[in-house]
Amino acid sequence: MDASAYDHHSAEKQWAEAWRKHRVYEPNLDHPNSPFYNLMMFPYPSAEGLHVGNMYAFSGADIYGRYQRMQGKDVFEPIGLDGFGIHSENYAIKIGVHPVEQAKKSQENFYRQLGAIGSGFSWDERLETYDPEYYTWTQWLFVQMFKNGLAYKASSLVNWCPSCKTVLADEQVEDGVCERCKTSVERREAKQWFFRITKYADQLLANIEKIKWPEKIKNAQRQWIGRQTGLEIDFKLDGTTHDGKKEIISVWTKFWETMFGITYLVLAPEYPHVESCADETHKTEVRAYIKKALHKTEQQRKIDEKDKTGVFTGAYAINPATNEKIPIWIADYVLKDVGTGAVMGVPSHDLRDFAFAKKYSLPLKQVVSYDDATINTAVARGEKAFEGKGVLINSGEFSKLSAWGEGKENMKQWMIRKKFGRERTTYHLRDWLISRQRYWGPPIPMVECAECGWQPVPEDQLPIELPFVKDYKPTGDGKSPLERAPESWLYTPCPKCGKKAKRETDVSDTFLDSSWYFLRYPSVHTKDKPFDSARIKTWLPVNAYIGGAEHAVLHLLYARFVTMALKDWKYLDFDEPFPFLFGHGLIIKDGAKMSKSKGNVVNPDEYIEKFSADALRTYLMFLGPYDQGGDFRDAGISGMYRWQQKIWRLFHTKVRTKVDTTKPTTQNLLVKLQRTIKKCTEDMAAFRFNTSIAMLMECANVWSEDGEAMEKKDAEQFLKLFAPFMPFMAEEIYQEFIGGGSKGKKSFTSIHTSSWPTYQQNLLVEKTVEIIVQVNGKLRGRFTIDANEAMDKTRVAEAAKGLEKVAELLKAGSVKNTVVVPGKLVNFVLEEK
RNA sequence: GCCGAGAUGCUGGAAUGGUAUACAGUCCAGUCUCAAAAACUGGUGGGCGCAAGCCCAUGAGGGUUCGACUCCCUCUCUCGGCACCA
Repeated sequence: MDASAYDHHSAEKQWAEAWRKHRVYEPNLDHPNSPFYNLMMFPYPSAEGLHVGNMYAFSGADIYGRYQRMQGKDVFEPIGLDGFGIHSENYAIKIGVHPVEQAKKSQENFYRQLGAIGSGFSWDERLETYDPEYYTWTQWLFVQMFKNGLAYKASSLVNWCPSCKTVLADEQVEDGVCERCKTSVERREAKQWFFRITKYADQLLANIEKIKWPEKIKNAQRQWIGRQTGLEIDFKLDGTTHDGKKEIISVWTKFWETMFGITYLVLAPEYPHVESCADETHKTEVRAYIKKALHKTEQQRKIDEKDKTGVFTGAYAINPATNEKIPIWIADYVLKDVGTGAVMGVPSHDLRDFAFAKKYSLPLKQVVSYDDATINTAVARGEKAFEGKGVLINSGEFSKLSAWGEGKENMKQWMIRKKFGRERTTYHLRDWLISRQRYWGPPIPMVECAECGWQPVPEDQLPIELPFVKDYKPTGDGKSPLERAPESWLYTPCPKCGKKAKRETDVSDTFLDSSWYFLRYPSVHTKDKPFDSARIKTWLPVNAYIGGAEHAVLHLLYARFVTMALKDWKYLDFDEPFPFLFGHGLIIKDGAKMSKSKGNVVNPDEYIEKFSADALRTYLMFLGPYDQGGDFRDAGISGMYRWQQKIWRLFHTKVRTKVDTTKPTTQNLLVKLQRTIKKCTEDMAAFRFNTSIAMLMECANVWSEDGEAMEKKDAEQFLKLFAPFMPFMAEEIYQEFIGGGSKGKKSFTSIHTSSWPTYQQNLLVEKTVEIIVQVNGKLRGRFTIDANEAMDKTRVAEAAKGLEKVAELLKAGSVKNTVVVPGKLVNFVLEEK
């Protein structure tokens, strides 16, 4: 036994191999005793490789999985690569390597790194989204969406990233820029495939109440779905449009109580038939404005926020409440996707309307009066708008009623009765734009026939393999690089009539690949269907899903939607894929999120080489609460390395390997160990890894200071407690001389499949306790007393009074009150003299 | 603007309403050494004091309580999500 130092290089290599050879982390997928699907969000591989942020995510998840395994669970912890998509493709373009080639390199490097970090992955079940065996079923999913009316191709104004040269889903535009490359997104009219996720808006919202997720993520989803109830109100056009139609303009509002104060209407530039409302004299101006507005990027619109622009159409509408003629304007601050894309202008009671009305000299009309005279006068004079609560005025029969209570309700009923208003719920959620004009993704399995229209590829013809296209770069003309695929691929008989038809050349969004992968893992080797229903029944839904909050309205929303759809099609019997989700924090470096552009990405390789994977993962977990993330620093990790070496030395110098009943583990150490077991057991189950590690350190400190060696059976318990954190060294010690002892033997029992220690309750019961003595709530002394006596209030109080110092202090006044918490403390409250 | 999370030593952080600052990192001193590293020992919130000890401190200010980092109210700041949302 070499007690001097632990060599992680050889040990980590040896045990990684042994675990795989002996299939330590491969549960029986068909007949597990106690299945536990422990899943972490799978990574996008990149050529830079895994960074410590990934490792942080995987380590926490793995430690939790190891704990569950030692609790007797058959833990299934698969790993794979989300390798299709813009992220990987952009990198390939940047370095000028074909994505197919780059994928191979990234895969090799990623799996090497994932094998080195100490996670107990079920390697036999890995999957890659770019593997035709996988994307066969991604395409199958698309076909099901189409057959069930949830996929449709429609022309609409969509987000276009000029750098990635593709359209994007709303969820992939953050603050007006492309989620991937941070380029300002433009708006473009284009015909695209959509998934009808909005059909599930209510279910997606309602189910949030029943899933155990971080409040933060649940809230983000609630906000994104953005369900709001309001009133849709119809306005008739005054006269007809220039082409003779009697147009009706509907607005949507939550504040219909200000109905009598409407002085104009504003339409979004995208509003249907907006041009036909304009009269001849204004038509040119209106056209020019619309054209300009449509070409603005999201960011440009933001810049214009303060300075609202708009044009008058020359047309008027009739306010159904007052029969007044009100002008119709067009302005780009009105968004087509909010409500109906038309807004009623109530400048006296809406700040934005006020700004707009002032700029274009539109009339103001007060219909709510306020208690505060200053405010009321200002509103009456048209000096400002006010949005607070008040009483209705100038509102016909509703005047004098409260604007938020009775008046609001009555007006609603009235509008519904008169049939120009109706209740309508609106959502922020849009249908999921699924098409991408890119190369590196699964081709959308649809065929367009001149006669039969869009037809899905028959399922027995799947997969439609991604053809090799030498010039894979996106073109920017709105067409996919697959337009350059060989004619033999591009053209195919129509599945319905057999005539020559053309394939869809767009590929699907990366997020479709990851929207169902957790269903595939338990049956990756199944060839004839996307997943084996028996295994789905056994393993799903996922017991613990661990990932970052950055996917709150991306992956996590899409996966829920797909699961709900599959349930409705009878493939699944649950509608939530992840009933329990733990959102881990973010590892930052030098106060900033790790990113290539900042140059602060930390690759774990050198740290693993220098300090060991064990030390690195434990260090990462010790940084702070797992859901908070932390700042990565070199200094901290060497500290963890020292601790690891210290543990190694303790095991090699202070363990009594031979049974000697005359020298058991000292009581002091034994009690500390029991407490440690209790603390770790509770903390591990709740992802409180940092405090778990701190307790292990305390225990090791007691061990280190203890004069005697620890008995082997006790040392084994301690070893098991930190095995999830330092799986390699724990295995090394275990096999060497503690529990397994199978080094060199044929059979192999890993510490990681051994059972988690239980503590002895009787050892936790203290014989004596320390009582805290306070005077007026301030700590003034302490004493030790027999644990039984400590429960006797009178005795404790007497004993406390007996303390010299306390007695001295009590002379300062008379004791007004004595608070005794049995077994804990005494507090004397003094009446001041 | 709305929603969510948070603010504790020099730093990361710990604390069922009951000993604030656990556990680490950092730094300082010592032991060992020719020396260094490693390891080990001690110290490390501020103030007063030779000391025993006392006073102050958990973003700010109030409140509840015998007792508040913890519960309630107001405010400030930081981070995250949403947002010309009608």
